[in-house]
Amino acid sequence: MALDPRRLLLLRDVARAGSISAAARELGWTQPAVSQHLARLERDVGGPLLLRGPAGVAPTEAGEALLRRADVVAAELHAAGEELAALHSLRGGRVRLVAFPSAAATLVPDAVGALAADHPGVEVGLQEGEPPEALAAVSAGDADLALAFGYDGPPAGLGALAWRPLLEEPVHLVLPPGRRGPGRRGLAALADADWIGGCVRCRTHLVERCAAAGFEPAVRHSSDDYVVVQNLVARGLGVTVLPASALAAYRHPDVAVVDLPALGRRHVGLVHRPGADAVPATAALVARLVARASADA
Amino acid sequence: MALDPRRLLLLRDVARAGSISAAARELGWTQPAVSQHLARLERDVGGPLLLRGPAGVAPTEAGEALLRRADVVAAELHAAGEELAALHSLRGGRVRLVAFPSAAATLVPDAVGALAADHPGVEVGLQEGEPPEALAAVSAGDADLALAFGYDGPPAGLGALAWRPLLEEPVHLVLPPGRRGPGRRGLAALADADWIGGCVRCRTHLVERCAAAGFEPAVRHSSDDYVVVQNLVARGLGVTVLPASALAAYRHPDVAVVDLPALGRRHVGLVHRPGADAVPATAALVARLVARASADA
DNA sequence: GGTCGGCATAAGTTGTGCCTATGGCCCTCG
DNA sequence: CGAGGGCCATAGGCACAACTTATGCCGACC
Repeated sequence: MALDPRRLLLLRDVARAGSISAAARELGWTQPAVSQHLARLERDVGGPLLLRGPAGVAPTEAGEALLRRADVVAAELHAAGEELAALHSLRGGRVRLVAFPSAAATLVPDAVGALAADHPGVEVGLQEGEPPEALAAVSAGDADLALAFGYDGPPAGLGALAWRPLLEEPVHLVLPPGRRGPGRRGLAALADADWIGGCVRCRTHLVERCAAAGFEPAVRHSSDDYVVVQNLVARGLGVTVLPASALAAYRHPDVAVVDLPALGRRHVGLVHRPGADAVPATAALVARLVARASADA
Repeated sequence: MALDPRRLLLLRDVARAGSISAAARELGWTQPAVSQHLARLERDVGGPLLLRGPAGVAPTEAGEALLRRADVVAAELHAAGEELAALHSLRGGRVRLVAFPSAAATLVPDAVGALAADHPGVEVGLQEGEPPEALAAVSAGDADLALAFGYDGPPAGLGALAWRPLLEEPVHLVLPPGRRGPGRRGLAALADADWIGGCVRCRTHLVERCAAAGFEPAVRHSSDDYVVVQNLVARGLGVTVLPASALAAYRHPDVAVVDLPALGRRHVGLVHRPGADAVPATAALVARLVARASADA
């Protein structure tokens, strides 16, 4: 039978106290309790570890060997406690966030800045990524937290991951300078327009919405960079849709922006593995992202 | 509450196995048993250590910190087991023997030699000492085993120490060359002789015996070296008493030796702290000393 | 959509771990 | 030299902890 580490530590307490009775007093136990544990330990080991004398105990050679090991174990346990306390009090720790670009440009810097100001010991790893990759990274354990979005609801492919909504934002129609809005006909009025697509998910959403309006958009150009997209629109190469936050992060002076409820709303939120929001560093960043998002609203 | 080292090792098993269920299978436990221990550990720590996913578990940052510590603890426990096994199988270990001079000259070399031949890894520390100091050394933990003697019984001052008889031997009268034996009057015939004393305890014993015979011996000279004593006797400076083993170790060719039952018998045996005879290295030396002593008888 | 593998929870049973009580031993002090 | 106080071990009893079985939920995969 393998030796019980708790009894190993008890042996250490007894050796330090000098007698079984003294150790029992220090531990707040009774003498027989300690005595029985030692007897059991010696039975497991197969030989005596302490020699009992009238004035206390003295370790045998085997006892001294175990005591050296016990010191290491005790030190390790103590260090583990310190380490955990540091993580718990945010004197240390790490959180790896992967965010989609427009959020990375707006929400994230403020939240990370606030976290760094309060807890300089916490290390924040930041990476850009669109929702599918972001979710995969969290799932695989390569990231702790993802800032992701879905249209008209949480992003698809959540799987076992947890979804925490942060905010909803409208999706706007973005038109070249001079081009008139669709008017009462809504999206259908743009059936013949040239379209500029965004990221993969955004394009999918655009196609769905256009299908609901009765046409398939002709996507002439594509970029997942909302600055590039607006520049293309400003040059008259097509029309596009952009969520409010992308336009808040950057707005080309020449484009026209039209509110069009038929485009739906984009749901922005946090994704993490279940339970990960109880990890101190992650929780701290979550709290600051939530605060920042509700300040926007 | 301090974290339980057994649960720490369990965390390690789970992390290595990759899932709670797998760890339970490896341990021969059921899945809820492992699950409950982990839940308890996380409760003690105050946060999650493993994130549960559909395919198993992954450690959090705190979990990884604990796992590093757990590896050290596990290694230490394993090393402790190895160390104990080495002591148990006499591949290592140490025994410190303190013996009185005439035994050191006869019994001890044979026994130590036999032990060294069988178990070269065992280190034997040897020191000479008369019974009072020898017992004190064992009592204080400076020696593991004492070869000691007493007249007509175990040595005095054993206290809490254990006594293991090895052999009994007669005490002989040692006379200068040409001096006749005491005849039927026994010891009383030597009331007027000059006496040569041995070690402190031997002298005390001599005085007691003479008192029983009705006189107080005139001790002219003293030495605790049985060679010196015999040389003094051979030069005609007095008479003395010596136990058989001292005469077996060295016998001056000129002295006369007379068997005199009134001098009593010397009891030779081993002294150790209670339980010390269960320590492998000590037990091995004890066994060889016992074997050597009974071979003499 | 059914099956499988993962985990958590609830409830029951067994065993461990602690307690109190007692006795033996050695040492010390009156 | 006997009484008292220190040490320890053992026995018996009780309570909680630990492990069990039984069940349910969820996600992944065929």
